[in-house]
Amino acid sequence: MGGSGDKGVEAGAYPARATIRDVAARAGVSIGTASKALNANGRLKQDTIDKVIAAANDLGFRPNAMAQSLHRTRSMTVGVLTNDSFGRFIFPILEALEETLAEHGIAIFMCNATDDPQREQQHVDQLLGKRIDGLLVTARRMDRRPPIAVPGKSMPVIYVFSQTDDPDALCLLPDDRGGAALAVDHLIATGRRRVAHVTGPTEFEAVSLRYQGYLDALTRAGLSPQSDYYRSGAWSEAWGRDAVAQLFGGGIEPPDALFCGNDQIARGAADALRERGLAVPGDVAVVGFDNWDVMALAARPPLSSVDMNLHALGRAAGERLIAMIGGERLAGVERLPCSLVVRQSSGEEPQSAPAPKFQTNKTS
Amino acid sequence: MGGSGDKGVEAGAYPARATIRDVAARAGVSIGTASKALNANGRLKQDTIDKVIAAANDLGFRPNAMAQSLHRTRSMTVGVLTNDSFGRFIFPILEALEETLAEHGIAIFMCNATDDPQREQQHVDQLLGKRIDGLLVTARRMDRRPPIAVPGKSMPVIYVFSQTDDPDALCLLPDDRGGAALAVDHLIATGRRRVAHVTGPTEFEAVSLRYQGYLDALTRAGLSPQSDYYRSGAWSEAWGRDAVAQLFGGGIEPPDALFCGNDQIARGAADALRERGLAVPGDVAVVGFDNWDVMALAARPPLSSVDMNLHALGRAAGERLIAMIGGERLAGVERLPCSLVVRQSSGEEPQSAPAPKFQTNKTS
DNA sequence: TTGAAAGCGCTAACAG
DNA sequence: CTGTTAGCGCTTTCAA
Repeated sequence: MGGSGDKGVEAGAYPARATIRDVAARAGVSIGTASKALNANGRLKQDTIDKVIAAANDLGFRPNAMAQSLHRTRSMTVGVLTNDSFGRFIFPILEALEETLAEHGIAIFMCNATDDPQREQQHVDQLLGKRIDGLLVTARRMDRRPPIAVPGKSMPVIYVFSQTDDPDALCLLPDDRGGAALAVDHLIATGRRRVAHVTGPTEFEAVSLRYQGYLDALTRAGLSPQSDYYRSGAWSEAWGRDAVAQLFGGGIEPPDALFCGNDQIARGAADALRERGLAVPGDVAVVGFDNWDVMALAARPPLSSVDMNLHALGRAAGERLIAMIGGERLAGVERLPCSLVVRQSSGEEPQSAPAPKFQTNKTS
Repeated sequence: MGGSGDKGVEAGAYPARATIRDVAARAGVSIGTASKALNANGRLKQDTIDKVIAAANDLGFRPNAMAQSLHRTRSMTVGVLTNDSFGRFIFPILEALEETLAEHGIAIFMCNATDDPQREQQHVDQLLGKRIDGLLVTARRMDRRPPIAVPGKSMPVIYVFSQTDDPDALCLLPDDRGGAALAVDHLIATGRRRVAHVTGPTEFEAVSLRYQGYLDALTRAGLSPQSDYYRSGAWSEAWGRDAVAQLFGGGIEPPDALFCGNDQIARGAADALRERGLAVPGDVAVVGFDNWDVMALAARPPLSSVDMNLHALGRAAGERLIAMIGGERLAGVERLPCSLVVRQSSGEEPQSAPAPKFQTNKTS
């Protein structure tokens, strides 16, 4: 039971595969001819082409992508650097990104730096060694991160669900402000007048953006914001319950609607309201943010919520990256629209299909 | 603005980087010497080494990994093929896997096939073209999947959190049965005698394994299982609430403990018990499965739960894969131990630190 | 229509 | 101690 050291038994060789030389030999043609036949290049006799293809199939030939890349100076790979420990927001983004890039034959090197700058640098080094054609950086969203150091400035870098100060970089983000406004517009449109906003820690940029959106909608409706109705706390259900205690415990006029900074807060709030004997949405309407099914659907009643359309964000990131690899120069901050999914907590009829609305809002 | 097609502007070249030729030229030595200096190979005059390294730094030289691999016939990459849409169970596994492999300088190609066999095959083809040194397959756990078709049989393949019938393959799974027994042992040890098991759909192998573990523990304690106490339904909070209605609605002697198949069921159950005026854990103890913080910690009271140690599973997968790449032959089904995290729902003092226990249980 | 050869960037064996 | 060279597997001129 030897160690699994670097010099293992017959260690090292990746499964030996047929080379184009083998194919050529078996087909009885030259190596150049074989290449042409396989790449449908140049003019070859149909007979030769068939012969070569047959030989290739026989041998299970698959061209060595590294050798191809070496020649083409195009690796057909990109790096994805994540810092959110692959968190739940990142997943749908990655999924869509992978899907998009795969359609173009581009593979993804996945790296996780867990917020350790040194590991991050190591990963970037590795990726540069692999000659990735582009890099996508993703992170927890609290703060702007320092730009990745890529020498030469020629490699496309996109920050998605993450932001940096580098003016040359492209940052892709959900339109938090617009999404929040969408939610509050909806509450107002369904007759609510005293809308409170219960949200997360103020250090998050998303918190202030969503608050802005909340204010936007109130202003638009001619309602004056009331400072008692803005409550910042943790991103948790417990905070949602506490906030309800604060807002409905007397001392201030109770709101008739709650727009919450995320679904956990909204769920906690909905629970607390029910336990106080207040009906949702009868007495108080509740809207959350994230549209996280596990929370939004399990809540009683199911929560209306703002969806950040992370899948679309991931797809957009893939498309932008491909464009940049193709030579386009893109930079700045691009915010993609959120949508509102209406469920019972804000007055939808039970059992009816959700009717998402969209707001298109681009900032650069 | 033109399409982002394959023939973009100056498309294609990955950021041109200094080659070892450039380094050699700048250092005024031959290309072979430069290579030796950089790889600390052979015997060189210290002066030359310094000169070369300085030149390399000046030029920001980073060896082209594809060229190296081409020569070494070892790509230092592995593929990860997932089918669970990157689901929440897969994340911690991937994280640990990535960490483990990165320590060995191995990079990961991430692919998602979303249960489409055709896309899966495409991805495998791509990966074979990239000459990956190994492959890791992950999936939703309901059923055994058909083995991946890798020609030649020489490439290491590991199925993690996923199982296949191929007797030559290595499958890594959590020890569901042992984990369940751990939970029920704990309930019995803390004085419970009427332990019910509320779990998910019977099609899941995990459901029957956890049921086995439940029976194991009862038997060990000399308690006879009662068929009324076994309830299978959906993996949801709603089912947890329903099950409580069934178990405590009269007609059968109510249990004094609930071992639930996952944390969502457990949370629903805890909610329903509270709403019935039953104290948790005073009247009924509750233990969940998965130790999913979002559920377990947000529940009232916080849930005791079985942790599948997915991080350890991922790390094990990485280590096994490295061993196999090194030439070791591993096969069979390996089940890694779960652990129990005790919180208030099963009688832990409030605010005290959780005391995980471990069971080591390997099956092949 | 096909074959031969150069070269992508690197390493290692062999000369000098 | 250092330089030269063959070759990893492939594509692509350039000849034949």
